[in-house]
Amino acid sequence: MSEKNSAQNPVNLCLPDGSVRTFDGPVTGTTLAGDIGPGLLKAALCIKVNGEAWDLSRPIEEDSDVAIVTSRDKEDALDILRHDCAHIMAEAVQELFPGTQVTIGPNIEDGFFYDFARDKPFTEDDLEVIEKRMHEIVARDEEIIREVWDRDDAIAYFKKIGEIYKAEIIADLPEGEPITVYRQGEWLDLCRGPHLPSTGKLGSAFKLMKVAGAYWRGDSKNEMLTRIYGTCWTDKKELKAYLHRLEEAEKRDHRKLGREMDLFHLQEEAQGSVFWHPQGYTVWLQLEKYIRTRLRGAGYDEIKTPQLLDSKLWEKSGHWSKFRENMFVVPDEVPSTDEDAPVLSGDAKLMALKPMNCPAHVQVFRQGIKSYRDLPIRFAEFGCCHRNEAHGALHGLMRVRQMTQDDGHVFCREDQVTEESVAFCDLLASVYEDLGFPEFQVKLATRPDVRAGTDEIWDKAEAALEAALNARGIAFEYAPGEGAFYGPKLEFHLSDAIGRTWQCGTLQSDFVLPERLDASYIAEDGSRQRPVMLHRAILGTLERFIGIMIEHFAGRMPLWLAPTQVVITPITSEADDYAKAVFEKLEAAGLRAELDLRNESIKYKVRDHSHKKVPAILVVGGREAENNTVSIRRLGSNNQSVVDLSEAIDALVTEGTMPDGTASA
RNA sequence: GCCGCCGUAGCUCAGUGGUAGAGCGCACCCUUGGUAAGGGUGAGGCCGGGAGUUCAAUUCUCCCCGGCGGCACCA
Repeated sequence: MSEKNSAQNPVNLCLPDGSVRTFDGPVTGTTLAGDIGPGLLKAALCIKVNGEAWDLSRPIEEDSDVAIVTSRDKEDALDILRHDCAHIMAEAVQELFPGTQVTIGPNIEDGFFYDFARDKPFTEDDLEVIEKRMHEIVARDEEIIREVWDRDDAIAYFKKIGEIYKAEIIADLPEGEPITVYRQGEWLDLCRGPHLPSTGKLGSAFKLMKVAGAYWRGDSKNEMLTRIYGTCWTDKKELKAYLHRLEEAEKRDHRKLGREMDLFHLQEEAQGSVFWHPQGYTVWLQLEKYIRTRLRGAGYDEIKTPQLLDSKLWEKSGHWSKFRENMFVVPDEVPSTDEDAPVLSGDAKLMALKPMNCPAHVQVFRQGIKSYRDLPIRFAEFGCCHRNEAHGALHGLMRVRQMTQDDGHVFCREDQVTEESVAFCDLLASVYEDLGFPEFQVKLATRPDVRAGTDEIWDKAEAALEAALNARGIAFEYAPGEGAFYGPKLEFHLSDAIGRTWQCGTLQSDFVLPERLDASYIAEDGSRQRPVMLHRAILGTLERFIGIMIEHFAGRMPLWLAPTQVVITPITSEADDYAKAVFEKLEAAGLRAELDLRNESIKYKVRDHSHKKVPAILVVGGREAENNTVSIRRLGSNNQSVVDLSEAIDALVTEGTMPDGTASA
């Protein structure tokens, strides 16, 4: 691209409808829009030039495919609006709080944030003031002007005005990258752009959402900045819809539903460990039973290994050096009962609660001599692990310190890795489908900087996982450097009610641990070989997965998982005997039924059980007793239907049957 | 762990420098009501913990602990 293009050279711009407009020389998006029509000029936000978003004020000097972006082009419009909104927020902040430095302010899903450096962090109260000033800046309709600066001048300038973070960002920009600065009114900021032609175009469909701390460059060793999150839309209606969506999502919060449905609780004496109540543990047991069945079907043998293991084993496995800060360490000694003496001497042998099951599984593998004919060996364990998670990380069922994994380890030959990985991906997809999650995201986490094993081994391990994904046509993205120290991993992510994603399933190929813990098998030629170890989990942990399911279903579990599947209740006490008889039949049919003989109105009882998310309510009165029928009302419906009792039971039993994995075949 | 906000009855939340209130829930009584709240009465609180200021602290200050929202970490 030449800046020196002569003005005489005509420029041909090809519009999305295929028509071409010719101009005598360089032309801006504004001119083009005005040329097409005043309505478009008014609506124009920016212009796409050969697929790249440009400012309307930037001259286009060469023949190009162009498209004027208006609020109708949702994605492009939101991109530019949100980014402008971040700039306007930064301008407001610096007007109101002089001395505050700007750092970075990218778009994120549904909005944007901007990180500021300031001695005193912002509070929620500041947001109102900042937001008010932002509306004023929009009303001022300041022209936004793009300038290309010399790199050294830019660094010097930002240093001079005390913006040391900006100066640092510029210094880190790759050589040759043009340094662009945008002015709006008195204010300016380093920015790649593009931006709206003026602040007035932003409109008023934005809102500042929350403040938070965030580390500079995302590194906890760096200073903490203060971050302001905002949301921004093309119009007020969209903003309102978004806020409504957030409210609806909050209603699904598993912590709230967990309390309302009496599923579990947490308390400070056991931070991060769950007290499962009868209703919640029923869900747990059902889920566990289902997974157990699926694992058996996939050739796994279930085992159970110790909680407390000698630190010597963790030293060998590498956990002691790489994972110890997350482990609960327990001294192996009789505590002193002397009131004046310290409880522990401090020099006892150390044990640790297992944070992972893998080293224990290797111990089981190591018993006896294994032949290549034995492989693959697939061990499964509902392994209860403890991890000393940071206090700030704990979050309901989603981040806990005591977790039960649907863990498993496949010991196989190198030539079996891809095959076993494919089988696992199939199993996982089928399980997710059965559980109501046909969609999930996959990441391939590759070698981290600090790792064990040679590059050749890592090449092999990463290629094996990728081959499995490709074999099944599973879309994925790379997560460079995020693999475990012993091997790369596939991460399977699900989303919760408010859009946060959580890693559930995982598949990790490991060439290191078998070596460290000396696992071997006898190969066909009689030589001793190392097996490859595949670490895998489908649900990840039962705790997190149940949390996600609660939110996914908004508490309305499928019948086979629902803690109470059906409630039977009489209209008046005259029907108590019939209700009891129905209840007994339901129980005999294997349904999790509850009998509600409370002296309350039927309205009250229906409401109560609906709140508790009971999937089916059977109401009986004189008419039903006489005809041997029930009036059945399903959760979420305001209607009810009267059916024969036996028919109702059959239907519930059928629907309440655990999936067997054939549904998604 | 870091930054900010918050902590009053089982739950949701009012409130005050002079040791507390509502609704729901719970208990009892009345009510026997055909599908999302029938009525009455009553019991429930070391106002998160500790220190300080004060004649007096649930209220003001400080320190802990915990919760929430992020960050970092992560299944």
